[in-house]
Amino acid sequence: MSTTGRGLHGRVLDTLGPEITAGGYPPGSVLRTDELAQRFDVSRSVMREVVRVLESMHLVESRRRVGVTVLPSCEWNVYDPQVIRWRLAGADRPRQLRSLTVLRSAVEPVAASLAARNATAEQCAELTECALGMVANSRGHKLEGYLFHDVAFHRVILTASGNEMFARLGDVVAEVLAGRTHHDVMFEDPDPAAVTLHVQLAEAVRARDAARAEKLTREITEGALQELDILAP
Amino acid sequence: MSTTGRGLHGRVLDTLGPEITAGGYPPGSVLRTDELAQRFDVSRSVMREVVRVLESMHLVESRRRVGVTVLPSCEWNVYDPQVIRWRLAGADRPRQLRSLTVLRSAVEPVAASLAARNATAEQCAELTECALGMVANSRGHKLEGYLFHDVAFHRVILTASGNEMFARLGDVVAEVLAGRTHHDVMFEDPDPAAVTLHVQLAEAVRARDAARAEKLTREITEGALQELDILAP
DNA sequence: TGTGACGAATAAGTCTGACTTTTTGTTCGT
DNA sequence: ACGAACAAAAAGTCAGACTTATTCGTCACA
Repeated sequence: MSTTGRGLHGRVLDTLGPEITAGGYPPGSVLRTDELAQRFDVSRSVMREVVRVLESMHLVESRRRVGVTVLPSCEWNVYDPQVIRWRLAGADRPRQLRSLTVLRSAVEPVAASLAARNATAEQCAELTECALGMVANSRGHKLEGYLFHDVAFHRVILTASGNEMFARLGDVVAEVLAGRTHHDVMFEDPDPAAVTLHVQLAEAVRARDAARAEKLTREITEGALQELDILAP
Repeated sequence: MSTTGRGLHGRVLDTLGPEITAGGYPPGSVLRTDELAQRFDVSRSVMREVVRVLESMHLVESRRRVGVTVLPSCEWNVYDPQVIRWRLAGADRPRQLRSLTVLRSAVEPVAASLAARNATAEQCAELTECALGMVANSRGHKLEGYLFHDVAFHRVILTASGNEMFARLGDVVAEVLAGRTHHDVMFEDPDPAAVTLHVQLAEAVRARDAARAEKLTREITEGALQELDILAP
């Protein structure tokens, strides 16, 4: 699942990044490149590259004669997929999941509305295919199969909107849906009402009914929010 | 205005980054670290750090025995403020501006709705203050003053929503609004209707009227979209 | 006692060169 | 024609020396 894995540099990043996003160092903490290099048993060159990447994510700030200062979380690039993954793996996972779900509830209805206008015939076909896949996996504890089609479905909607900012949220949605299935309480089969809504949404997009697509998506995301309320009130 | 400026590393990044986001190298193009180091007259260490940062933005991918490959734009981290700035400074600026404005139209209404519920008394005060500042600068070609308060206004709304993902879009909105004022056609005073809407929105938030706040914001963003249609049809 | 300038300490920033590792393309043998 | 061994190429890693900016402490002067 981890993206960075490759190389010495990536391994250090995958340790230090989560430590910071988990709040391991209070804002204003100062790290020294040399000490970090010693701790991870890598050369300063490698450590410097890691710090540069962390800096580009606005997790830290490197200043001469001072060191590497950890920035407050309000400065972090919380849209960076890497940062999102790190935070979802950490302790404030529930809060993070809620933030992302609220974001979904804002973006996806508009995206669906646009998709209803802009989707190609091929994308419509993919959509119904995904919806059918969801139906087929909606009973009998086939959660993995269901998740797969659910993720694909939302990805197609976001892409078909024709807006690149929306399209890039596909990974975020995937992360949220995967999180719900894997880490949280999800023993039972998915809500039948949600499955129906997805099928209807695929139809609405195919029928070019933007208003209906928007409304249906709003119901889907509302369901996702309520689900969170039940889990972490 | 530029964030990175500091250091040799930052200067190289501020040249190479825009070149890539401007499409100067077609996807799949291969760059060599050594050649780049020569071209910018810096050491390989510095160049490697630059490449690492570019890689963390998913602008390029570095592979052994191959080189630094430029990735297709659909892979880019388009939410990275740095990338946004680079792209807004480039050729496909209009397209970018439209994407971001559509994103605003999705997010801001929901943010305003949440702000109406969660805003502190202090934030409500800031809001009315900003709205008054907009009114005061709405006539007589005081565009800079107007922009200042406009940016502050939207920033407060996004922050007051209590959702960190929304809050982090403050910079994006600032960039869009600044872009509209500076680069595009904006000779005349701002639309009086928009000014009124902001004043009313401040009132709605103070009155804790979430539905009204959402509706008013929808009108504001709709106006922003129409403005774009007029400029670049 | 407060203040400003000078200087020393410090940690990041930069450069260089040598070496390692992985991947790819080629060549050679069957 | 196919597969395996080999060679080349480029990134990856390391170590050490040197530069530069910044901060803090001290001391002289007002």
